[in-house]
Amino acid sequence: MTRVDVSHLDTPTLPDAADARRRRTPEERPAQILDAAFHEFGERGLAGARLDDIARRAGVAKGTIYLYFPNKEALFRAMVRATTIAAIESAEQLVEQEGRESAEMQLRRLGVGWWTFLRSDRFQVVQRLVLAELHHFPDLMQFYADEVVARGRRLIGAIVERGTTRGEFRPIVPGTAARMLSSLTMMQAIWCGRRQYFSDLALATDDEIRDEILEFYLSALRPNLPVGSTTDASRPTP
Amino acid sequence: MTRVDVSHLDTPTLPDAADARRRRTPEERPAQILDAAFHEFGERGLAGARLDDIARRAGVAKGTIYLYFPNKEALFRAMVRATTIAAIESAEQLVEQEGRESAEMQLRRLGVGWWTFLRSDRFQVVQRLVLAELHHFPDLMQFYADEVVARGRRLIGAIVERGTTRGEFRPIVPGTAARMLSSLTMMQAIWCGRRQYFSDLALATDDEIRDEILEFYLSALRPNLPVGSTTDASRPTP
DNA sequence: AACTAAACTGACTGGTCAGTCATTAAGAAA
DNA sequence: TTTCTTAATGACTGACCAGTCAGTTTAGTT
Repeated sequence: MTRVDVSHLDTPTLPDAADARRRRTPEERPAQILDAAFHEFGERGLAGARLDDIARRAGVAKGTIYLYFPNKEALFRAMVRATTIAAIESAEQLVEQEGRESAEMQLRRLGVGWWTFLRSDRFQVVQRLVLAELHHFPDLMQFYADEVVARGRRLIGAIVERGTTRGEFRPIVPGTAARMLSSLTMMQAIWCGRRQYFSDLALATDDEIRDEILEFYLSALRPNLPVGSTTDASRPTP
Repeated sequence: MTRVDVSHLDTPTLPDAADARRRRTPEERPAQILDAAFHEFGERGLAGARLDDIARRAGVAKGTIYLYFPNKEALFRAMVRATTIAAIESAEQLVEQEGRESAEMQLRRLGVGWWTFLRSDRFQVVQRLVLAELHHFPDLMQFYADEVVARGRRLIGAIVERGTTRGEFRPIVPGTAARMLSSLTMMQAIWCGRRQYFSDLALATDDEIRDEILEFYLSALRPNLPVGSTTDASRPTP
């Protein structure tokens, strides 16, 4: 059975320039299919989604899917990887840091970008799939843990460490501090995606919740005895 | 078609004393079936679980399930409600509060019980189902939001408020403070359930992580200027 | 012991859906 | 124009599984 190479599909948004194979329509069937898969799997889960629906959404016959992916599970896996990678890339653009700022300022900037990422459709779907289905796909789970959770924590941890050495923040294990911020933001981002069910969240805007989290977090990091601190005047009143 | 009343199944652990109907084996078929359903749905999700497997696990023929539940979806719904209720009840026993303690002490005690609850199998499964499947069951989602999330937050909020008026804690909106603690604990409890994938969590014990969270949280609540505070000597060194 | 009512069983059915493959269509090359 | 290669199609198949129901078992009643 002849079947095209699919190993490059991890980043389906990049058209495969080296491949001069002929194709009838647009140019990137795999990306079309993965996008449709994203929506259907995201809505119904692995077992619940139907390949007929994915095909229809992609504007393609069911058989075409099997030219690019050996089976449903492989399509699911490719979709998770592709979506995760796309999400990371979009996140990276959002968290660009300025060179010489206070750690607090860096944290605020990171917080804003990270929050925007967490509230994006892409992340919300990935998150749901991770918690719901990646049980059965340890390699994908590890991939997500390394590339999303651990990566995010490294960014935060580095800033916290710098803040500690600068005397802005109290002494704290950077990894722990990072875990605290990521759990605060991730969980509340998930809840915000289910706003309707939580009366208190329904009233607040996304940005207000994000700022509440940041202020709360910073108040836990600031030294309890603000004697010789450097950038202490910037603290807002709660 | 005659079919027994199922409306009382929300709390399947309580045998129905009023009902003197004859049954062959133990006495509580519904609870058997719901327990099997908990395991199968918890592992595979609504679409992925098979009624044959649930029946086999319950030690019952498939037809028997249909004597107690009209269809698969109804069984799923009953299972979610029953599990949630059972989880709440077990949680309530864990968070009994002493009358006259400092707010900090109350918070620590609540934190220990709440954490034990969050790390239980029951909660972990409910949590997964909520995030994965309750999309399609708004009423169950609301039930969970009210009875688990909001209820937990009310408990926390009341303690925080007392701590603020006693001068132990800095001024903070109780609802917000409660949301912070519940997001910290819930997210990290979920991660602990996936220990293997997170190198930093793999090293620590459950209790250590719980204590890290509590210390971090308390440090965010304590007044920044510890002038006339009452119970300040108890703060441990990080 | 005979009867009855209700609990229980599991083979069966019909619909659904992942995966297949013979056929068609679209270029490219000659 | 004809030929050749390969992308694409969608009707088809076979496995699977939710839901059914005619028959069986149990236990209470007379």
